[in-house]
Amino acid sequence: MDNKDIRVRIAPSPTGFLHIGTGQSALYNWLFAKKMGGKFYLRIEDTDRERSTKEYEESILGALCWLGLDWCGEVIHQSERIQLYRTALEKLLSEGKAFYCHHSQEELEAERQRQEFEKQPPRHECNHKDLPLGKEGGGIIRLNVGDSTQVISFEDQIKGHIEFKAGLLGDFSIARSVSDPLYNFAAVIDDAEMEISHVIRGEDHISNTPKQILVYEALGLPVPLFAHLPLILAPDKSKLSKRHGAMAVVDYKKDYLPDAIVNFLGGLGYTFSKDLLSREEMIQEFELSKVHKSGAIFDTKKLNWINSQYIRRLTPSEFKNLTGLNVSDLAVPLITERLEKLSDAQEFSYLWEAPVYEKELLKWKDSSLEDVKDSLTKTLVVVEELETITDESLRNKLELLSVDTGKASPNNRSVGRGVVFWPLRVVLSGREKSPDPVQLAVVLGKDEVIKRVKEAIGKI
RNA sequence: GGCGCCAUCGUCUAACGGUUAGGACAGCGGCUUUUCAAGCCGUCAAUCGGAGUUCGAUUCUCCGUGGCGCUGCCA
Repeated sequence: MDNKDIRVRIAPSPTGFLHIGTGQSALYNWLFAKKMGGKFYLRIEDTDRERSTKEYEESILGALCWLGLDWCGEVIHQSERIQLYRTALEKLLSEGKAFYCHHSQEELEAERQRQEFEKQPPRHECNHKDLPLGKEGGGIIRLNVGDSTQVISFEDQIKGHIEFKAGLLGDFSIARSVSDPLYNFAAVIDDAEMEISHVIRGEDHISNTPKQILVYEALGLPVPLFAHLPLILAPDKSKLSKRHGAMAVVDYKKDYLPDAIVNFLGGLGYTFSKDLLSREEMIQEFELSKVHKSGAIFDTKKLNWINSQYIRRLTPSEFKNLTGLNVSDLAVPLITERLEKLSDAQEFSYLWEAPVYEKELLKWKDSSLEDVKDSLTKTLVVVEELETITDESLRNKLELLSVDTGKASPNNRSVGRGVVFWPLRVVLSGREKSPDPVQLAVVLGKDEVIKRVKEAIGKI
């Protein structure tokens, strides 16, 4: 196969937001297409008119764009290709390869229960395939499989050789009517019509594959190559679902960077040469056959770490755009160096508005409020003497102050530093954990520092 | 119940049939230090079980066991 004939797709149904697993599936399809110089398409599987909505579809498109996974050409909608399915369905029907089944759902349910009780494979082998076509009263359309002895096999590009016995499938359903196709049928028609070369999807579709191969064969269509991706698991190893918290890609938008999500998702099912890498680097290294066979647990800790790495790389303007925060450029690195999730940036509000704190917090270890007042008063003088606050100038002055203060203490010089630096930190940040007070002072500027120090002294 | 997929530290994983079974995240300890973060150093921790093949199995085969998926007139 010529590389330029490589065509892949993802085919989400707009019955919910883009699931994190579908996001990963999209990523691998995209990586494969890019690596091979092929094309990546997006098809919306909206045959279930009851549950599909335009809102979900828009959200899915938005999530894909957010992740930076661009697709080729127009978005394809199954709802607009009913004629395609009808033609194929009528062909199968007229050739006797498909038929109308008139069993009621109650009968089917009873049959299934009986089979389970008798330890038989669950399947429906219809016994009235000769009823007149399209008989009034409807009836579902099934593929005529019967008790075929055929063994259906395929070489999965990730899992290797897989085979099923066709006879165990029964006469499975393919459409509610000629104008109302079901998944296993519509997907085949579309993949064939779109000339999809590799069907890369979640492994929950493995058991659909033999059914689809039978449809390809019944229609005389070329069967594509299949590659089944392992599922992303919840911490308890079950399928990731609502009760495990966020499972939609959009849920991550407020806290995570798309680059981080893509990097994390990529690394969940594939071993790249390093932990952190760009989409371009991933494309370079990607090989479909090297995708892992077993499912991986969604590890938020690892995701957070990756996210923190990307947050640090943000430029001040990128950071401000993302968070909508109006902080000085100088302050940005102070925040990003300590952030795992974007929304946590709110905790650094003292960088753009005066902090509120209890004056008891001003005390360093066993020092008294008088010590604090004394220290802050001296600090105020130091600051006022400076033309402008720079890291070097203020730090030098405060160091001198520390040595001076330390002399009064029998202990080491860190006591002196503590008495000088600690109160200043609290004055500037209102917190016991914060960036270095000198850095804060530089970012805040002389006027603001003087204002906050004076206010503190006044409170004591 | 039937069919299928999978199986190395807590997690993600590496290891032409020969390694002290390696790395990363998390955890823990330390250094640095005015607090946090970062950084650096160190540390804990794994081949599901049983046969077989082999001089030698994490690796190959088989059987168990376990987990997961599918078993829809959803996709």
